[in-house]
Amino acid sequence: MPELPEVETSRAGIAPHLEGRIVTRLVVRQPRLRWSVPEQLAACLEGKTIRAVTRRGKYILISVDGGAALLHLGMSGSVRILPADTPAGKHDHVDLLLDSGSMLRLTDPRRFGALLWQPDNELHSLLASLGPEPLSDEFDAGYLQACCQGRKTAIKTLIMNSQVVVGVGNIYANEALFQAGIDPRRAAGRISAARLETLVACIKQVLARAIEQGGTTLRDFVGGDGKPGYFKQELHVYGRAGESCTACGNILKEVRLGQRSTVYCPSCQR
DNA sequence: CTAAGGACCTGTCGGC
DNA sequence: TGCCGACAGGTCCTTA
Repeated sequence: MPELPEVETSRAGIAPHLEGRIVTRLVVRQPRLRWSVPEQLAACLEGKTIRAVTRRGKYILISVDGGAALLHLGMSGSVRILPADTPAGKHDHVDLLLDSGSMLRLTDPRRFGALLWQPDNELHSLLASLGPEPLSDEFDAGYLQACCQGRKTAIKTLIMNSQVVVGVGNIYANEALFQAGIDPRRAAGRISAARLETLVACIKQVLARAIEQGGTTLRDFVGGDGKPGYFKQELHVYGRAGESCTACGNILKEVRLGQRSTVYCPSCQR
């Protein structure tokens, strides 16, 4: 479900319900996620006031005095704010109960998500080698050009690499490359500076627009406030293989890059 | 160092 | 209707 816009939508949806609240209890009913939920997490959170709910890449950080809970939604994770007495379903892993009488419930059928602990003054190893935020000034044409220098990797694979830039997943990589008119298979090191500058602008624009729209609704994605995302209506290539290009009318082609479905227009993207 | 592939999971969908 | 394989928003880890 989540790429950066979906994570940001989730973060924004849950933050008002969490910030300033006290964690009364952490119920871990199914600790097995990508990594097991640490046993000491409850002790780290219970009785603490939630100071902030922020985001780094696709991680949501729930900060309290002493550290932060790191939440990653993986492929199929989602969070909802519910009354504390809502019965749990099969894939409901963790409930974070609050003094408001509500709770934050983490659901993740495929279990690729994670819930970990990062003490103050320690950068968790998962966050240590992340590239810049795509919407920050640090992510600019010069930076991307330096990353592409001498690289033979397909440009799509490169922009999906979180060490290069965080938050660009399969949907928005496809969309940004379409907007930029670049063939996703093209070797990163063989793209002109001018075209990389366009690509940076397109990545920012696509992500910003998707956040505005509340993310892309795929299957059952809903933000923390329960409202669906509306970006799906604006997808030009993702999920449209075999259909006609919205710009030129030619048939969109599909290939696999790094085992990920890649859709592009053979005439608009070179 | 780079690049490519496997691995981790469950649910859903299309084809037979 | 039922079974089986392919595929799905991510990303770490191993291998070459």
